Amino acid sequence: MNPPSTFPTVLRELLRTHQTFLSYAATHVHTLDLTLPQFDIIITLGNTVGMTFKKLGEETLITKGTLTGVISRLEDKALVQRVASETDGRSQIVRLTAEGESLYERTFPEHLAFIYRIFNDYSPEDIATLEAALLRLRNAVITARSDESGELADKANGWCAKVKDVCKHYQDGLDDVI
Amino acid sequence: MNPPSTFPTVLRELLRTHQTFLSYAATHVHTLDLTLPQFDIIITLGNTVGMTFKKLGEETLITKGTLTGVISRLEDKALVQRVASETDGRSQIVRLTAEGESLYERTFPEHLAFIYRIFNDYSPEDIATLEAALLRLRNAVITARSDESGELADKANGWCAKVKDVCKHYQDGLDDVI
DNA sequence: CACACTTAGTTCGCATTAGAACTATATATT
DNA sequence: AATATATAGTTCTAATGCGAACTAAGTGTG
Repeated sequence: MNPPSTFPTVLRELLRTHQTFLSYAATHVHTLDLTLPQFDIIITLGNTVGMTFKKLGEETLITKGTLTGVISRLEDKALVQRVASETDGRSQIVRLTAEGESLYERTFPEHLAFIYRIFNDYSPEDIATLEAALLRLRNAVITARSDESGELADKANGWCAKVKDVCKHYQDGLDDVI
Repeated sequence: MNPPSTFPTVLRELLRTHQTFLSYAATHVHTLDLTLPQFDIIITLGNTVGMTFKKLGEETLITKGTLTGVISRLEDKALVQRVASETDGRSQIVRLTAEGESLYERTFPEHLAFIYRIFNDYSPEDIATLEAALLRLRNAVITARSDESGELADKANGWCAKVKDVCKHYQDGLDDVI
C-alpha cells in the first residue's frame, strides 16, 4: 500500500535519496579518517591556490559558523592552513598544506571512482535528465520562497481546504504500524 | 564557466536542492516553535494510534540514538507520550497527546499548503517524473553499495586512471576564486 | 574627519546526527 | 531449562548545523 505520488511523497524521496547517498559516500571517506564535510573541504581546495571562508562556504554549502570549526579541525590535522589576505584585513585565505595537497592527489581519483560506481547504468543523457530535474525542483523552491504572501500563497490557501482528505489518505498508508 | 554535467556536478546539485528545500520548510516549521525533525515526528504520528521507536525511526529516517532525544524534547513540550508496549517488554509506543493531536490538525494542512507552493508549476506527470528520477538514483546508490569489491569496483578502478583529467577540468571552473 | 552601515570570521547556545557501548527483553537452539 | 543470539531503547562522544550576538575591518555619506 504505497502512498500515491504526491508532493509529500516526492519530498520524502528527496530526503531518502540524499541520506542514502551521504551514507554511501561516508563509507569511503571514513576510511581516510575524515568526516564528509572535512573531505568536502579538501576536494574543494584541491587544484586551487586557496579561497576565502566566504567562497569556501558557498562552494561547500557549509555555514560560516560551522566552517570555522571544520577548518580548525583540519588545521589540527595539518591538512589546511589559514593565511591572512593581503588585500582585505578581514579575510582569511584557506589553502591546502603540502600534506593536504598530497592527500588530495592520492585520494580524489579513488573517491571519484567510488562515486562513479553509482552511475554505472547511467548514460550521459540520464545524468543530464537527473540534474535538470533536481535543478528545476530547487528553482521551484526558490520561487516559492521569494513569493512570500503573494499569489502563490492565495492559491495555496484556497487549496488548503481540500488538504485534509489528502492527509488522511496519505496517512492511511502508515496504519499497518504496531 | 559552468562545470560539465558529470556525476560530481549532479550530486552537488542533489545536496543543494536538499538544503534549499530544508531551509524552505524550516521557515514555516520554526513559526510553530518546533525543529524540522520534531515536526516530522508530529506529522508522522498524526492520524495513527502511535508506533514504536523502531517504526518511527524508519518512517522519519531518524537514527534511534537521535530519536530518543527528539522524542524526549517533544515529551517536555507535552506533544507526545511514551507508552509501554503490551506485547513486547522492550518496546515503547510513541503517540500524540491530545495537545499534539490538536497541533497536528491545526498545522498540517497549513504546512502542506506551504509545501504545495513549490509544485505550483508541476503537473502530476512532472511530479511522477521527478520521483522516478530520485528513486532511480537511490536504487543506483544501493546497488553500488551492495556490490562491494565486485565487478563494479573493477570497472571503476579501470576508469580511475582517466579520472585525474576530469578532476582538473572540474576544478578549473572554480579557479575564479579570490 | 566623523558617522552610520556593511561585511568577514569568530564565538556561543541549542538541537540534531552517526556510531559505538550498554541494559533489558525476546527468541532460538540445544 | 540453559545458553547463545538478536532486538529495542538508552546513553555517550565527537562533529556538524543553524542562528544570533560579537569583534574587527572595510565602505559609504555628510
